[in-house]
Amino acid sequence: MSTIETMTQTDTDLALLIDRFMRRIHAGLQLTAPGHDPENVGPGGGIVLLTLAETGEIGLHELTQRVARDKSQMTRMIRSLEGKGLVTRRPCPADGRVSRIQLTDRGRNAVDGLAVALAETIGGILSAASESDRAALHRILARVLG
Amino acid sequence: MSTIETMTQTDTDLALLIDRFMRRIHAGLQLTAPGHDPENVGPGGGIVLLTLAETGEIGLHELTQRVARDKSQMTRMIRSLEGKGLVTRRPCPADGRVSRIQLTDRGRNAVDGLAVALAETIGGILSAASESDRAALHRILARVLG
DNA sequence: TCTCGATGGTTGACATTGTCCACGAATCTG
DNA sequence: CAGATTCGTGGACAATGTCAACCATCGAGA
Repeated sequence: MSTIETMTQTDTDLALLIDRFMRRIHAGLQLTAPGHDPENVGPGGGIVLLTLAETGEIGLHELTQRVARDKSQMTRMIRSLEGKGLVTRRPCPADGRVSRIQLTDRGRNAVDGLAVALAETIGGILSAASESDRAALHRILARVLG
Repeated sequence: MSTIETMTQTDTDLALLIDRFMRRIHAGLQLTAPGHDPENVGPGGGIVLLTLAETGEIGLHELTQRVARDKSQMTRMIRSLEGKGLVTRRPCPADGRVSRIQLTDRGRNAVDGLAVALAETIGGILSAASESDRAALHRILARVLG
């Protein structure tokens, strides 16, 4: 088998592994999350809230870039989260087009629960990995996506 | 910040990174795949085909486990792929309940195209990673999910 | 200042995918 | 053989993804 074929095989493998990893997380959350997601934001909403917790106040457009979703979808998601009192939106003083999104106290509270559920789930999945492997995983992904 | 809080932060970060990675792949495929997916199987069908290429003939149930999807969904997916002549199904001689799925020549052909598209996309994303990082990524995920 | 192209955001319509539940057929256990 | 379990199918519905049209605003020139 040529080098190119080996690399192709490795890369497609990687795609399948990433997919499985994500689905494993997703499945794990379905078990642990109910007790940690009283606001019922679901996986999509959870990612948005967690991202907001990382970035602080941020424009809607930049947020959609961060989480790599369609802008129309983000509009509706934010509206839903706003309806639940988890985020606020206010017009940007510097640019009349953008609305800036921010977590409310209630939103920060929800994030805490979600983070715990996520950590439990991922911890379980990664239990077979050494501490240095976890660190490496995090480091590599952060660099690649940075 | 306590150790527990740091770990929680790291793990939730990891979840966001994995999610972004997958979406990056997905977005990349939307650009490169059209030329490599003449059968129009889409991402879902692609993963099924690639998995079949790895496993060879396999029962439908085991396949749903592998790709972590709902069995009803898999039923419909296989029916669709079968309609396109990419897979065949035949009753298992040893167990009357299971139907065994297998790639056709046409299916193997489609897999080749998909693998190239995937490799290109992932190669692009991982261009910032060293060769050893790629290997580490693959090794860690394979071990954790194995 | 006044266009004009580009950008941020919203909405509608539609396709794909995910989730749940019930069911029939075949198998396994005792 | 009777009951519990497993594999696959089907229906109904929720969530997400995708695409295109649209308005308001901004920025860069003429």
